[in-house]
Amino acid sequence: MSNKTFYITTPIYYPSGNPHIGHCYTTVACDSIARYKRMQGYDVMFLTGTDEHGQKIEEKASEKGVTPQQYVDDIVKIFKNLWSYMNISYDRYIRTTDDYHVEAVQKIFKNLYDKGYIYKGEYKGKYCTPCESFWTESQLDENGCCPECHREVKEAREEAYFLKMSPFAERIEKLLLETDFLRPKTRAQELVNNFIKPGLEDLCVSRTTFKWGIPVTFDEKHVVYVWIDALNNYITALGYENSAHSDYEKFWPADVHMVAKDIMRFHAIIWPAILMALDLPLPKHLAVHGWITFNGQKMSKSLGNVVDPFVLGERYGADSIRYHIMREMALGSDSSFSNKIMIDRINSDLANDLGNLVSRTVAMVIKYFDGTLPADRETDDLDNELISMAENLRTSVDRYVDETQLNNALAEIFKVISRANKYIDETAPWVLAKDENKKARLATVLYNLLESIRISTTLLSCFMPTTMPKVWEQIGAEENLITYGNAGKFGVLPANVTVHKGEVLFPRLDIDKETEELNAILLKNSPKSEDEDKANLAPISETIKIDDFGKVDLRVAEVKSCEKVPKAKKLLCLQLDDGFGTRQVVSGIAKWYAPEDLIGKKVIVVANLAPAKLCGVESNGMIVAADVGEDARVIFVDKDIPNGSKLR
RNA sequence: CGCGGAGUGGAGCAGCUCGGUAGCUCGUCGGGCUCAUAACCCGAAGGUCGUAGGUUCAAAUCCUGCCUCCGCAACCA
Repeated sequence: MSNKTFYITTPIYYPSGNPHIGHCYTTVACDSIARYKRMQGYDVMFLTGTDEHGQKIEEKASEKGVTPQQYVDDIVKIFKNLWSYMNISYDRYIRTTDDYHVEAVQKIFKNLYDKGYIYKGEYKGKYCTPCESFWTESQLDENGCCPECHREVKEAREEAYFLKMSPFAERIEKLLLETDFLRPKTRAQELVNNFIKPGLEDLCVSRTTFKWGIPVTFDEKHVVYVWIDALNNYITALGYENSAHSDYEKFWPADVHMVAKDIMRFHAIIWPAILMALDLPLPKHLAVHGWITFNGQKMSKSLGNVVDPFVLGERYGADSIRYHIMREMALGSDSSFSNKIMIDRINSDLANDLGNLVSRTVAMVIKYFDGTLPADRETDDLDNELISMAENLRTSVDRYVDETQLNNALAEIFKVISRANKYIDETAPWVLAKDENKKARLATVLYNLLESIRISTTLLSCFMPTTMPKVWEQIGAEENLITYGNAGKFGVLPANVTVHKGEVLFPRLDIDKETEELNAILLKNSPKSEDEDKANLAPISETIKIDDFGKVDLRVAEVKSCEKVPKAKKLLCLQLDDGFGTRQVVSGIAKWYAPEDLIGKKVIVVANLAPAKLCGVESNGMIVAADVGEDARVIFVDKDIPNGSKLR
C-alpha cells in the first residue's frame, strides 16, 4: 500500500564552523514535513548532510594543525549531535567525502565532459598571490586591490573546466516564471532579472588552486569545484552513478529541496542546469526561506551573536525551540529571533493555551469522575462548532504542509486549541458538576475536550515529537489510536476513557529571570575557548624601529558631538576636542556604537593621519579601536587625562 | 535612473492576484469565571492602510510620481 514516495532534503551544510540556529530552522522544518508525510503513509526519504570540500575547509584545518579530513570529522560529529538533540529523523546523512559520492561525482563530471557540456577553458581574473585567490573586477577594493589583504593583484589566467549554461537559459526561465517550482514565487523575477536576462555565463566547475576536493579523473591537477560536487549530493545519496544505494528510481525527482535564501540561486538556476545537462527530471519544488535575524542583525557564523541551540534546547527543551522557530518563520521572509519573542511564544501558546488546556481537562476528569468517564452521553448544539473544527483540522494542516507553510499549519492547530479553551467557558463543567442530573452532559463535555486534544496533538506530534506522547499518556490515548486516519475522525477514544495526571508539559517561564540568565550565559560564552581565541587573533605584524612608531602621533581627545553619516551605514562623524581645537573624524563604528554612547567620552586619535573623504565626508584622523572577532571596540581613556596629551 | 523586497492601531504580521463593512497574535485597560500552569473566557480603547495625484459609483487593493526602511553592491583611514 505504501507505494507513494516522498523525498525531501536540507542543503548539505558547510562545516566551516559549528551549527547554529539557522541550520536548525531548515532541518527542523524538513523533519516536521518528513514526519508528517510518514504519518500520512508515504514512503519517505529525508536527506541531510555536509559539504566538506573546498579551500576554506583546507585553511581552517591548517589553522588548527589537523588534516582537512580530521577537521570535518570533528565538526560533523557536532552536527550529528545537534540533530539527535533536536530529534531530527533523517533517513540518510551524506558527506561529500563519502567514497560513493566521490566516485559518482567523478563519473558525472566525465559524463558531462563526454556530452560536450563541460569544456576546458581559461579562467581569467585578478589574482592575489598571497591570498591565492581569484577576484572579479567588481570584487576588488576601491584601489583595485585584493579585497581581503588589500595588496596588489595581477591579471592571471588559470586553466579550468566550464559547464555550458546558455543551452538551458530558456528552460530555466520558464521553470521559474511559469511553474510552481519556486516557493515563494515572488523571488522568480529577481532571479530572472539578475542572472538570466543579462545572459547566463558558463560556470567554472574546476579549480587548480587548492587540493581538498574531488580530483577530475582525466585531468589530475584539477579538483571539482563546489557546484558539481555539492549539488549532486541529492542524487548520489540515492545511488545515482554508484552502488552504495539503490533508491534513485524510487525517489527521484525530489519533492522538496528546502534552502535558505542565500543559496537560492544555486538551487534555482545551477542545479536545474546540471540536471538538464544530465537529462534527468527536475525536482518538484524549491522552498526558500528567509534568515533568522537576531536583535535586528543578520545571523551568521562570523558574528559573535549566535544563539547556541544546545544551550536553548537544554533550557527549554527541543520541542519548544522547534515550535518557536516553526511558528515564527513565514516561508520566504526573514524572522527575528530574540529571547523575549521566544519566551513569550512558549508561554502564551505552549504553556497557557496547550499545556494548560491538557492540565485543566485532565484535572476535571479526575476531580469529577475519579479519572474514568462514564459512558452516558448528552449532546448539545454548543458542541457542534468545536467538533467540526477538530474534524476539519487535518484537511487544512495537510494543505499547509504541502505548501511548506508550517507557520500556518501550526496556527490552524492552535485555533482548535483556543476553541477548546473557549468551550470550557461556554459549557462551565464546574456548574454541571454540582448537579447529579447533569453527569451525562458533563461527561460529554469532557470527552469532547479529550478528543479535541487528541486530534490536535496527533497532528502536532510531527512538529513536537517529544512532548506529544506525554499528552497522550495523560488523556488516556493508547498509542495505536494515534494515527493519521484517526486525526480526521471525532469519537475515537473509548467512551469510558481513563486519564492520568502527569507532569506539567510546558512550565511557564519568568520572562525577566530568563532574559537575565540567558544574557549571562551568552556573555560567559562569548569569549570562546582560549584555543579558539588564539586561532582568531591576527598575527603580530613585522618588527619596526622605535622611530617608526614615533611617526604615529597618537593623542587623547574628547568627543564633543557625534552623528551618523547619512547615506552610510557603518560610519559615524565625530567632532573631537584634541586640545588644539575641533577636529572632525569619520569612523566606521556605527554598527557597534550609537552617537550618544560616545559623546563626552575620551578616545585616542591618530592625529597625523592624512585626511581622507569617506562617503563625501572629510575625516582627519582615526579613532583607535580593538578588533574583537568581527566586532570593534573603541578604546576609551580616563577622563582626567587632558585633551591633546600625546601617547608614547 | 544598479537589482530586489517592504511601509496597515504600541509591537509583530495577514489582507493586495480577482477593487465593495480593516483582520490576527502579543501588549494595555475594564469585566467574567474558578476546572487549570496567577492560567482561561468576554468586552473596550487604539489605524488619514508611508505620501501626493489618477482611474472608478466605490481604492489598503489597480495606475503614476515622490518619501522612508531593509537585503545585495560601494563606505570600517
